[in-house]
Amino acid sequence: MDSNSDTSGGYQPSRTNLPQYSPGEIEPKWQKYWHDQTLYETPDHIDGKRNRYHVTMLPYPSGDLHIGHWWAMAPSDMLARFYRMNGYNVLFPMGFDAFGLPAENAAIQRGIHPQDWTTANIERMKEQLKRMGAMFDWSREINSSDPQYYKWTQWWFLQLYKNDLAYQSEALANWCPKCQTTLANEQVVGDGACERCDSTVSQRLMPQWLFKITDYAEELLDFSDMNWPQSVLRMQENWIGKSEGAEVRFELAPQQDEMELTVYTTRPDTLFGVTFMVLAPEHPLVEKVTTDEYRTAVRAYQDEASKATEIERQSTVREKTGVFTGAYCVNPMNQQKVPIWIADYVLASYGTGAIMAVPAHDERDFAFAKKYDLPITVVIAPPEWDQKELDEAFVGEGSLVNSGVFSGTPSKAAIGIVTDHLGEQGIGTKKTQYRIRDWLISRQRYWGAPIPMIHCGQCGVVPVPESDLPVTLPKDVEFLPTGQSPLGLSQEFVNVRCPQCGNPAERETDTMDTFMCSSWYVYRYTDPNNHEAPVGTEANKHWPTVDQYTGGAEHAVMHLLYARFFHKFGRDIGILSGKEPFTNYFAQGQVLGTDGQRMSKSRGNVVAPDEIVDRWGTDAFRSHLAFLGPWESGGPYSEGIVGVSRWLNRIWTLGVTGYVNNSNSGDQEASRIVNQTIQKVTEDFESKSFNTAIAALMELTNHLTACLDRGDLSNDLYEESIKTLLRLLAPIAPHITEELWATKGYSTSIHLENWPKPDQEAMIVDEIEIPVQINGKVRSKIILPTGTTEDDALQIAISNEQIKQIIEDSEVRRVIYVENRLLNIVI
RNA sequence: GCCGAAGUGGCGGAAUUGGCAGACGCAGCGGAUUCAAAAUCCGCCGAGGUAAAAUCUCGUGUGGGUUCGAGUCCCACCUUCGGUACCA
Repeated sequence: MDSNSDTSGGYQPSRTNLPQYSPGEIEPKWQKYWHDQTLYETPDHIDGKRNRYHVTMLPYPSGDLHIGHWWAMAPSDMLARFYRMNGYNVLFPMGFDAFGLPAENAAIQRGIHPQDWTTANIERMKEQLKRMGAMFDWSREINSSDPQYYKWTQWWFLQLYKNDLAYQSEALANWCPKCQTTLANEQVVGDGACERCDSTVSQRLMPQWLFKITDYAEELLDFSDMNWPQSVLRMQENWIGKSEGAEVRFELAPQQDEMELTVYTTRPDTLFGVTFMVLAPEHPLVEKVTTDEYRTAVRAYQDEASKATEIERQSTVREKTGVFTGAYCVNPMNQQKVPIWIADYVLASYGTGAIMAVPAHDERDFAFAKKYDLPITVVIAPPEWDQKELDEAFVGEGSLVNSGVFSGTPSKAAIGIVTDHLGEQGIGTKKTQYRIRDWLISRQRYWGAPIPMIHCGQCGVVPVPESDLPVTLPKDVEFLPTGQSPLGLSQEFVNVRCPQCGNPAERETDTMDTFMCSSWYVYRYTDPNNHEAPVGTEANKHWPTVDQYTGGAEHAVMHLLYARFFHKFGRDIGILSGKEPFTNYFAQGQVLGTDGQRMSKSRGNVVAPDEIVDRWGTDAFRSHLAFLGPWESGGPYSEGIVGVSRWLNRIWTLGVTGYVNNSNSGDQEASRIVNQTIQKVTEDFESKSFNTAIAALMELTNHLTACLDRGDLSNDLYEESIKTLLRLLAPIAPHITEELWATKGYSTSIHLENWPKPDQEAMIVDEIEIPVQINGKVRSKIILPTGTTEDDALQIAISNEQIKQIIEDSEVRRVIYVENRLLNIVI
């Protein structure tokens, strides 16, 4: 077979006329060809094609592409390629989230500047990424540490500031002692650990910049039109933590001017059961209400509490402690005088930092009341309550008792009724509370985008004019982490004229959280060279939203929430369109070591992708990853790459071996299998079930291999079948398919081909074997023409020897027949 | 504690959503080829039972239930993995 006959149609590397499949030779060759042909550069618009925007989360340039990157990116690439072959103009870009601590840490260890380290890493990782053979459009690459990029990150900051969504506040902030910087709440994970280095986070009081993400809390809870994993939506919902309740004001006793105690409660129905009040130790009112008699004890307790770590304070197993302040207030419902305590189980940062304690109906208050011998008044009757003391708090629903005019009301209804009453009496209001806090973005580190603000002795805090952006990160700075912002050490950087009054002023020296960079990068890809705006209106019109976003769920309440916030803000200031940044988001699982443990150098279970590519080739590695199991589950990496490697070799054999036709007897069956495979693989791509798509392709390969041996297909059908197999495989293994496609005589890339469409006619079978069950157990099998009626099927079944024997004289009581599926006879 | 996901051969995993459990592959075993090995190809491969077999029995974490029929649906429980945790 001379397949080099058709080489017309321009530049094309000659096919490697190898008898053996040699990925090491063909893969670099085609990668170069694709690059030279700019095959993967995506224009904003192609006539007759719809745009589709796919993004996989951009990597941090650590300098080494690990298996997790492959696991995340290779299937994303398969998906993008699939949609491209299905007639879409698919944009699938790549970039680097290049600011961040590892660059500084590495720089400190090795004496290289973070910028040089980052640049070198990006170079190296790009080479590694290119070996993946993905359809990344490198012409749109972004690097968040590039001044032309972070200029716009700073621009976003200024817009947020202008719209009163960025503010500076001196409050307790999460402090990581190892990273020597503050962190956002979202970056404190598990038992109060730093998301990045796992160190125990403490609290520090310092001036910090925050974004009012809380203004968008309600809208961020609207998940409609978002096709995201339920688990991630639940995490965001829990993180935002909306609760409905009431704020209630308690007068002090004796009454004091302009002083009252406001609490937040979700259970206004239990107001009559309040027997004491609890303030957080840090509550500002503590100083004012504490009586002289109790001052020493209160001070001591406050000291103790401030020393305890956040983890200690938040431990639910820890016994509750607190002290009495000597003060009282009045329950506005029944005028009862109730003591005011302080206790560290009440958090200063949630609600009003003060609670009304209803020990009968709250577990925490109950434990506290028991310990300090405070009264417990039942106001919601538990079912079959015997009027006796409770052994534990009753938190369920019931009827109100001991509640004045409200007694007898069901508790659920009482929540609304009592809240209305509070409003009428002017002692309280309905209140919605959120758990989410504002996003703290200041970082006391070097390698980040400088916050574009200026502190002027006369004008106060002044934003850098947009025309002065970017505020460039000085290169020559001592960046050893000291807890002080390194930028403060550079006089050249710090000293500036106030843009308003022109007097000497100082620049803000903190840098921005790197999550800011990644909150808007998907828009920059769509317009990477725009010098007037982060993204132009025209570009945004073409690519308004990411149609398919993929990446790890570990970013559920960090990146994925911040990006939604940015999008909604961008929409509100009119530069973005669409409701959500990522309409479809898919979270792949995590690959583990072969031992089922997280991969880590210390465990010695790290799998190095480069070595696998060297030995088996990119196509085999991509196929193996896709074949391992469901993408969303992840799981242990298996060594069995030899399986898919053998398979690709069989496909190679199919592609390069001359076919000798003996008969056409296998045509009908082969045609059916080919078309069924098209259907199956198409469905599997749509549902991202790459593992089963590969299984189907393997079955087709096995069948065609048998046909090649037997020679029982017509020449045309054999050739068509191979070409179909190649196109179905192209998104998974782009190189071998490209090579074999060229072997078939094509001078244009297989990746420009259309996805095969199944021929429904060819899939029709005339006969089908179905199981015959007696009382639900398979006893025999019969072959029926497709579409056989129940009566005919039953006739055939009972004339079957096996079935006849079992039924004998028994009465057939019922027949269940599922056409083309099964026959069940109940006797 | 609460929320979520999942438990299927020696292993990774399939199962058209209530219809032949174990597709596809790894490992293993047997054979062909080879001086030999690698590679390749063919066959077997849940457990029990049997000389061997069958259209026999059992079998999808455990125990119940619904159904002609359950890996799939319902109830209770066990285990594992994620998330979250005094949020009033």
